Amino acid sequence: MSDLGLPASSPFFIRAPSYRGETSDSSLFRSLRHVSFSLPLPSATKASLSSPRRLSICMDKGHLGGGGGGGGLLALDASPRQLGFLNLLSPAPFHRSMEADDGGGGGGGGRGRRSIEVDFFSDEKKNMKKSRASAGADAEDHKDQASAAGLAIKKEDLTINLLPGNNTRSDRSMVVDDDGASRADQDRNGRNTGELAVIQAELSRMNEENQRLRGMLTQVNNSYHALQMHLVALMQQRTQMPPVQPQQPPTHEDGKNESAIVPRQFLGLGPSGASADVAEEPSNSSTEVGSPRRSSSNGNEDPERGENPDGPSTAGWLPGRGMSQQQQQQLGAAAKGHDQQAQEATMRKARVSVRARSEAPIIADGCQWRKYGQKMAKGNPCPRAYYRCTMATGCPVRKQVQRCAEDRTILITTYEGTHNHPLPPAAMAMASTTSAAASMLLSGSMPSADGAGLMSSNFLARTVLPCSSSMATISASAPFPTVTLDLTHAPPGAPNAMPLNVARPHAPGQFHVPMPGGGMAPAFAMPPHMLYNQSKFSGLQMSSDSVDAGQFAQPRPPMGLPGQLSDTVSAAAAAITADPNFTVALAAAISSIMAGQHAAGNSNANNSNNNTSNNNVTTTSNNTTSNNTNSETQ
DNA sequence: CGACTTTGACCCGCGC
DNA sequence: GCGCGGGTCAAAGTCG
Repeated sequence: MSDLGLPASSPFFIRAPSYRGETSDSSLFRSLRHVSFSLPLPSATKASLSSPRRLSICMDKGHLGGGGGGGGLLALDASPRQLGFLNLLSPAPFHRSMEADDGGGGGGGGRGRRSIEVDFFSDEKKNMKKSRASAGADAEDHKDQASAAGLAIKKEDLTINLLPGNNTRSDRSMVVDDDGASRADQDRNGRNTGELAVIQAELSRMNEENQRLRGMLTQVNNSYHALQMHLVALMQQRTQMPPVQPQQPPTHEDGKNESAIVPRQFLGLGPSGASADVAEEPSNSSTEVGSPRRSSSNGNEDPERGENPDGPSTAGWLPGRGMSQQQQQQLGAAAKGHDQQAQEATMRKARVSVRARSEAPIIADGCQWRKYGQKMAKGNPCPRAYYRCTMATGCPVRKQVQRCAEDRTILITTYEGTHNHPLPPAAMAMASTTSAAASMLLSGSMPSADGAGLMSSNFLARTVLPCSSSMATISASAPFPTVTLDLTHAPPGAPNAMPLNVARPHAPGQFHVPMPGGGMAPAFAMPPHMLYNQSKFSGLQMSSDSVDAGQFAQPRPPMGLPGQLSDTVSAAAAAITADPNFTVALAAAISSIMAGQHAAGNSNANNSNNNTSNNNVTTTSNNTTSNNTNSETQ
């Protein structure tokens, strides 16, 4: 007798024993008939079960006995519905079954159901013994137990349904005649006691397997919670960084219309703390992440930098050229350790790169940029252009634009730094997305002495990008940890790559991509699978052939990890991609882009110049200038 | 006239 | 130490 303690919902899964050597699954069901359940179902459920429904047993054909593995998983469903058992995403059967859905209630309710895996065998063995001892009363016993549990299931409704599949001939629905089957089973038991011993052994083995799976489940849960806590800690660490206090009052030259601008958004990459404008408000995302900003040769490019020559500890500047090695060492000694410093330095170097197909020279990201240089990069016939954000004086954000050498239609835009000024919604879209991407990168790229950072980098690379692994490459030669948002690869289901709408002199202000459905979707509202990680700390190569495409549900585990952890990775992938922070960032990007598009549609016709935002906004004096080829004004 | 782009020169880190 | 390459500066030119 198995008191399962099931909640008030219908389906539960039963691990059935595997029957190696059995040529037919019918014996499995014969043995199943000896299983009886005591279900403490609420009255409502009892009532529903008392109604003439069919008690369906659905079998995961992938786990049917004889498959050379563990026992099969059976789904017992007291509803006329077919279980969606095979359609669940999680790759692990035990994980599927633990995906409880609280939405449902009562039998037959379509809203949801709780799927609970039942450790079936310990009690089943008892039942088997009992049934053997009193085979003649088997049917009655079965009925009595079901009745005692409130399962007043009519005998003629006790139907066993198998999911359609390619299993043996018994893998189909059949109606069990309790009495007749019991007699036949009694005869069989009398003849084949040896077979029963084998079955008992199998049951015992499966019991052990259940115990092991439970242990694994516990481990998975623990790992997940540990990861979650780690992410939370990282987020808090960044957000709780004391805001930098500049030595001079902040400038407000671009603040005249701040009320019309959405809250400040950051790329989350730059040393925003170095800017005086940051003091306008406590930066909620002023991170230690950023660029390896060099000190200008003349030092007047960003005047605020000179005000804090030893800014590293406060302004987040990377101790670089402007600081001698000795000074750096002193700083490192003053700090808690080289690890921390190296970690921070690495984080400051984080970049976010966007790959998009574009015939236009640059993509429209909502910000206004000024070109300040161009170089011929080695290994690429296309020149690399350097842009600086001009939406606010002293904004440290820069970007590099270069066409891909292999595919000239691909435009690679690399962002670096943190905006120190309010951003229009259109720019916020990119900022939010890149910030989320950078956060993911930084969460996984922080090295640690125990190598956890190395692992987590790959871990995140796969969890964040579970189904883009085919385009995931980790470039150990990358000068900086870089998250690449690849818009050139079509997402699963999309027929073509997503072309990125670009800023064109005649039609600026759009930042969206056409979708197959005919609607327009934000270009940067890409799912997380479009990221790929180039963290140099990832170390492990994630070559395109090492991973499978389109395995959102089953990302491979990081290399070097036991295969058992694939489920852990999968669970974490789902958890992280469902992380509110990430989704909120993407949602912000989507909403802002959509808003921008709406305004763009109204303004593009008669306004091919000007504002970085299509909605309203507020521009600094810089924004009112011409919109040349490189000016991404919208 | 102001802001922008262009482009050669310069600075600096890094590898040899 | 030297050369290479990435990144930046700034003068000159362009444009509205």
